[in-house]
Amino acid sequence: MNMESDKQQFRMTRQRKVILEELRKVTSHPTADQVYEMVRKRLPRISLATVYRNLETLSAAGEVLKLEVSGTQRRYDGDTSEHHHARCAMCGSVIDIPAKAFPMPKIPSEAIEGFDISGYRLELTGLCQNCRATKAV
Amino acid sequence: MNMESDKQQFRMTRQRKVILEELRKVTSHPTADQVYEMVRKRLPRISLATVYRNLETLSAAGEVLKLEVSGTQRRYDGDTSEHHHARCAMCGSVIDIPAKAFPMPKIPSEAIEGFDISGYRLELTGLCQNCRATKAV
DNA sequence: ATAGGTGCAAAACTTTTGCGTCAAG
DNA sequence: CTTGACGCAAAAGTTTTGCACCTAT
Repeated sequence: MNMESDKQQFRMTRQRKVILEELRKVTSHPTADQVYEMVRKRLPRISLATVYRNLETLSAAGEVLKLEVSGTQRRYDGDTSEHHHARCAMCGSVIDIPAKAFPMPKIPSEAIEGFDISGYRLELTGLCQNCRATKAV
Repeated sequence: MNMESDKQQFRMTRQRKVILEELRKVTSHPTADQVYEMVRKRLPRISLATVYRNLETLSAAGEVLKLEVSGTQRRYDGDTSEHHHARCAMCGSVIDIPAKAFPMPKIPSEAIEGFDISGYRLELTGLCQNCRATKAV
């Protein structure tokens, strides 16, 4: 009996491997489409559907994170360590904040109506350095 | 010169009013489509496009919140007071946590790379009471 | 052999836009 | 009269699915 069998099984195909590698390589929280473009440089014949399917598989396996951020387009994160996000209201970019900069808060249990908390993420909103510079435009 | 002119101007039309009222009425963080269904009971001829346009207008005016939560479908919140969200990983429902249960954290400035923080929101993940009960299924 | 993966194309779903008309100031 | 808003339909954008073929067990 294996405890911790959250992670589902899958074969590490060439496509899967490249997607994971590319996603681990960046800190930019790309959308599926952006991952597609990145991966396409190495596997020109890969299809967008495969990227979607594999991002799904990898996130189900806990290898990547599907971010619950952003408006219309989903973003993925190759860094599964605990961390938070700051999102720029202007350009939509997301930067990471290491979890140790900010430890798990204590939430009074009466505030959460029987909710069983498994994870937390702090979502900061504001303007990134770059957009702050060009704000005057 | 008026400081605090974030809020844009608009006419409070019948449609707008009903959308706002319905959104204020619930705590369920409905999607545009759900708002449409709610509003349609009172204004059967309203179009989905109008709902989208008005949710956009109202959120630009700060009357409602566009949530940065959830995967594919955007959710809206009629409660603009400071509060956090706990999202159920199973059913996707979102419950509110009053901000006073959890004050604004102090983030070390070196962790945020020149980011100018205007807002923060804590996003908890877990299982809601209801899904916890039916988890065994 | 078989189970899972892939590419392609089509479908489904969500959100936005163009346009002619309407309503309020 | 002018401006903003509406309804409708079409378009655009994002994600999922069906299917035939492939490829590692």
